[in-house]
Amino acid sequence: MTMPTSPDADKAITIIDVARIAGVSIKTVSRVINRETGVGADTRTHVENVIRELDYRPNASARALSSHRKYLIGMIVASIGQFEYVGQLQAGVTESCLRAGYHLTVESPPPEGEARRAWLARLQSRRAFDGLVISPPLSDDEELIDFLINANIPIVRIAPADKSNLTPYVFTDDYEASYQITSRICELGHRLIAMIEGPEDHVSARERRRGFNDAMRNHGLIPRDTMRVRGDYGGISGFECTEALLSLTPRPTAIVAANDLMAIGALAAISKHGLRAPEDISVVGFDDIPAASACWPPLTTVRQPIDKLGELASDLLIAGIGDPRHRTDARSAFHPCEIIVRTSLGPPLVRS
Amino acid sequence: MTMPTSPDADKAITIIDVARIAGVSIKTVSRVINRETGVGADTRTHVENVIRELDYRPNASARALSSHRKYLIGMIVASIGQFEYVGQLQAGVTESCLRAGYHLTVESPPPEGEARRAWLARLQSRRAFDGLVISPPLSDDEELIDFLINANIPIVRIAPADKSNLTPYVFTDDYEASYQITSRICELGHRLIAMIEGPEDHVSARERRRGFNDAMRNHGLIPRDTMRVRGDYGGISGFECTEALLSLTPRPTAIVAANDLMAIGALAAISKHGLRAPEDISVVGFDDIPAASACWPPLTTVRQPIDKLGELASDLLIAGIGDPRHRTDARSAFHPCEIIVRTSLGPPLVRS
DNA sequence: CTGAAAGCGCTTACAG
DNA sequence: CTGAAAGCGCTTACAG
Repeated sequence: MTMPTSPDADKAITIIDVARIAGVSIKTVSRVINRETGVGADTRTHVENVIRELDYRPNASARALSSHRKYLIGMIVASIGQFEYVGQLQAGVTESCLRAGYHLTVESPPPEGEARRAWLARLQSRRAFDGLVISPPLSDDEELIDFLINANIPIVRIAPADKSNLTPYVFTDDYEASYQITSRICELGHRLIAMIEGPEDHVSARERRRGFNDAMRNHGLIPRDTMRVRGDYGGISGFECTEALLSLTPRPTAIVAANDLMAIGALAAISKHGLRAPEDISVVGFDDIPAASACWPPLTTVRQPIDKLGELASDLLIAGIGDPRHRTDARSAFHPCEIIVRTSLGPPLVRS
Repeated sequence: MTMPTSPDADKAITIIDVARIAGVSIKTVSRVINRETGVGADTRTHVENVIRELDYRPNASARALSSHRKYLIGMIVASIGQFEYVGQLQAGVTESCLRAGYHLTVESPPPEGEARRAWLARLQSRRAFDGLVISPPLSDDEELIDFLINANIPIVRIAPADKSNLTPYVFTDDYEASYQITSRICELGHRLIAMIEGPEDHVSARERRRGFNDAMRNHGLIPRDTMRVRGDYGGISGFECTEALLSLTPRPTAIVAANDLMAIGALAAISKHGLRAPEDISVVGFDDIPAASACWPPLTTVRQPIDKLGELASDLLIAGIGDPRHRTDARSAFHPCEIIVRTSLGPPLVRS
């Protein structure tokens, strides 16, 4: 009835076409598609060939309807498109989903009230997603996590503080990364080392502080209270914290900022006060964001493969969804971190 | 047969339940859900109430299967999680999708070869997505766009250079933004104004250059060739370009960088060479990225509501998919831009 | 190892 | 304005 404006009239081929041409039942084709056991080797090969020749791709909606699976996983973030971290995570999760034939949707929960209740309700009973990857800081939001566990929806938490085996989770070794870079600073001869901590509700901030503390202690240093300031991971807070630090006597000779944005803020404050890095004060950060190599001096920082972390989380999730027998054990570590040496860190001037 | 480990045994309620309880046929319920005409006002209200009481939500897979729609839209980007711009776009598109009951999946095409062919094939015939939002610079990838048009899959291009009516598109007025900020610099009394241009394959870069040129000309200034340098939107290129600019005699008194990352690089070079902004040289950027307020001095820049642009694109796409009769006209502009005044721009020292 | 039947929960096409 | 029937393309549950 419609005008011939629609060149996609080529009807997609279905499992029935494949079955007819292969000379088997659709059930057998279904078994091959889903890699189920119980198909003769020859039959399997033959069906696989027909599938390839016809370029057959199963209709995801039909599978979803009859299998009660959606082939959709959700990534829950506090805020979309605002943090490098989340973007990198998403890149990794996408990679994993693509490989497994899942789609990924990124969502952030409404902060409160009716909208939030409705949003939570939609998640229940796998009506929306087959499973969820929860990114920080939501991975430690007890109310949310408890709700999801009760709703029996598969989740994998990314970098949670709570390392109990409530749910599977993945993490980077922030502690180790911080320990290493702090040790390096100590070994360069610095004694007055300040830390601009991150917000208390981020595990990464807490772990980086722990690593800092332990490295200091193991090098015989006790950080003074005045040399610990707290930022909010924003650049401006790094700037302000550093101004406070610069007014101290004696002044620190090195600053460990819990992330790059604050480190860049620190560099800005140093520059504003007519001081130079690393000659007067060394600065290091964490994350290796793009701006870290654009600022002056270029920032020595710690790079962690966040995208790989997302990939790992998604692999874990999909394995858990796919087949109970493949369920991996409840946790998984991930650590490699890499110190990116640029020029914002140097030895202290002989003085302290 | 399974152990009572599965509390989600509460069977989801279906259109049949709603129909039975409301005392109508499922077809009538369907009409109400889809806001079709041809339902008595009373009947409609009644059914709506039942739907609300039962907290009924249509099964997306079933709708998808019978309607040949997926309720899934794709956002095609060159690279996931690497640019602020893309993240903001995604936030807006997500917002729009959520409102319309669609899911969003972000993907980036394999660069070439077999993988790319397979990826393109999957897009055909709406087998994967109901429609696509194409972000720059892919929105000007002729091969890709032509393929999608031929495959008859609805697309909306974001910020394309090609403003022909091939497909619907949305854009921000980069030209206007650049014209305005450049004019401001001229009116402050600067005469030696340099521009660090962006990469030629980004429309935004070309438009920002056009706006710069026209503003200069309209203020009686002719930019010298040596005062035009080209970066790649990366911070390091901004740094290098600026070092070249600083070696000029006479030196520019103001630099317009085509994006913030390059502007931050420019600030870094200025600082390295013992100069100060804005006293010795003013710098402005575009985009207002988070680091723009963290650097020293804080960057005067132009903010454009990129998330709103994504929302607009998605609204346009969904309107086109949803009902041919609602199809909006083939293009749509979007302009508001806002100059964020911080301190990296000031009047020139009386000298030139 | 293989298959015939029923059904997932909607929409489409048709009828009145 | 309303509805009965068929069907979308798979998987599940069962049988052999």
